[in-house]
Amino acid sequence: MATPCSQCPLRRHPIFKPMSEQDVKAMQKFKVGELIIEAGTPLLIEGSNSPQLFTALRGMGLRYKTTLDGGRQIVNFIFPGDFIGLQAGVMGEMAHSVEASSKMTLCVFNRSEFWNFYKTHPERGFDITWLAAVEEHFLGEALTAVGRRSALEALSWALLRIFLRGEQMGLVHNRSMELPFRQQDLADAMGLSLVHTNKTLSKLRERQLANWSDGQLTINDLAKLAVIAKVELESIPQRPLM
Amino acid sequence: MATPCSQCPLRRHPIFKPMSEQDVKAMQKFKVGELIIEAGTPLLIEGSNSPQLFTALRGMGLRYKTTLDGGRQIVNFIFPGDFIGLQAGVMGEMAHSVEASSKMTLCVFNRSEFWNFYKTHPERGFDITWLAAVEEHFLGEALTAVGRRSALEALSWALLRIFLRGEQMGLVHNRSMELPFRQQDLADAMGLSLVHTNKTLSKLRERQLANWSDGQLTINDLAKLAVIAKVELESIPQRPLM
DNA sequence: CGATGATTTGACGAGCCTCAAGGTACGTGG
DNA sequence: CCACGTACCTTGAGGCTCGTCAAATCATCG
Repeated sequence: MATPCSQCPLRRHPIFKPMSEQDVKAMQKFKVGELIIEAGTPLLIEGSNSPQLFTALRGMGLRYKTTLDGGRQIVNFIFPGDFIGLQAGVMGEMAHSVEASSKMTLCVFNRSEFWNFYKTHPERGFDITWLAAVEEHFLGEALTAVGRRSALEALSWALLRIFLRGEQMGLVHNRSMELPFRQQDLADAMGLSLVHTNKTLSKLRERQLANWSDGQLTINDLAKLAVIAKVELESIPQRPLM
Repeated sequence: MATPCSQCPLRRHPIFKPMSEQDVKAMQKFKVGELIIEAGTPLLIEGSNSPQLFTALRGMGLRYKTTLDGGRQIVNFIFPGDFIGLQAGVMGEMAHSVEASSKMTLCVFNRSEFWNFYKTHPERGFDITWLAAVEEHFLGEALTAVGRRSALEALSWALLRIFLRGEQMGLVHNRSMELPFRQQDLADAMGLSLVHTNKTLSKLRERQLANWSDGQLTINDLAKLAVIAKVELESIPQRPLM
């Protein structure tokens, strides 16, 4: 039932660094199975030490941290191809929680094999570091967006980011893609209140820039949105796939 | 003139994961020299592909990104022991710039040897991933601080963070430590204006919580400050030293 | 058909930004 | 030795963005 790595549907997307035959074989040995979870299911808990690591095969999810006063900060949105649990793999415990926003299929790896895998496949280990660096890159951008941009700019940035990643994963059809998130999620990602997020989203709708409603995100004018978001429309850099 | 890794003054600090004799030897072979730069000197530029990687030995610095409209987001403060240039090492180009805030001494490594080093010393490669995960951890917290906290809370968080790290590096004497940064730096770190940062810092001073003036940061009541910052006063997790 | 969760809209006030000006320390050159 | 420039810190006034509170609408579901 589980997809063999040689048939992995993710690998054909150009966002991922090509894998050698040996890489694929190594992953196949590392992979212990597949997991399917429903929308809303928690996958990893902040502070926990999961015995398993994952790669998202299908579906979307959220990484988030909870604050002492009950708040929630979305750290990132999870797309197919994202590696989940790296922090538990190296540091021994997660710094954020992970939860599914749609039905998800995940490749499962054993944490106990992680170091062994690293030692016998240093080139894959290098790729894991690369992935961590990509995440660091993204978080730096997110910090800039939250810290230095107005609500309109920040939300433009977020929608643009999501859309471009979706485009690269082949999830965009006719300028639209499915988004299983709630407005509250986006608000918690950009450090805005739900109310203000809602009003700002309608502003983007009025201006014919981006329309997110009924679980569908449609973007008409990428260029204009990029100007507001204050980003160059460069393609997202290639990354390894685990 | 250059310090041999076996004599490295950083290793005695308990914040760093102990290194095996072999680790030390590996680093010694990887290290190609030392670099001393004056305060204000740029070390790495965003988008560049530095031929060299560094570890901060002495002194402090800043990591920052610049936005299209001329703004600046401080991504992190650099302390002795921090590894610099990882993104260039794996991704080929830096996502942020690095600059010295005080006179700094740096260990220098050759980027061209990076992959080779990784392959022949997978346990050190693992530690590099660990470092990247630590950075990811920190950026997640920073995002939470900027996104979900008021100016008073955010600045308390930042000063606390800096102070705790300084404490672990033995830089704190009699509840005080040197801070070579400007108020503008802290403002750019937390996404606040200089003016409001200034006023909020005086509020912390009035309330006898933290006093940062004349390049000295003094914290009297860590516990109270932690309450305002909304963090647990747990020690910072151990990390590898490169 | 009541209950729950998500989205939407309005009113109001506070936190933070911007603009503006002044103060202090320090270095440089006449 | 003093005038001047520069860099950083400080303080005040006014206004806009955004958060909070409150309530209505709508869809889904048992």
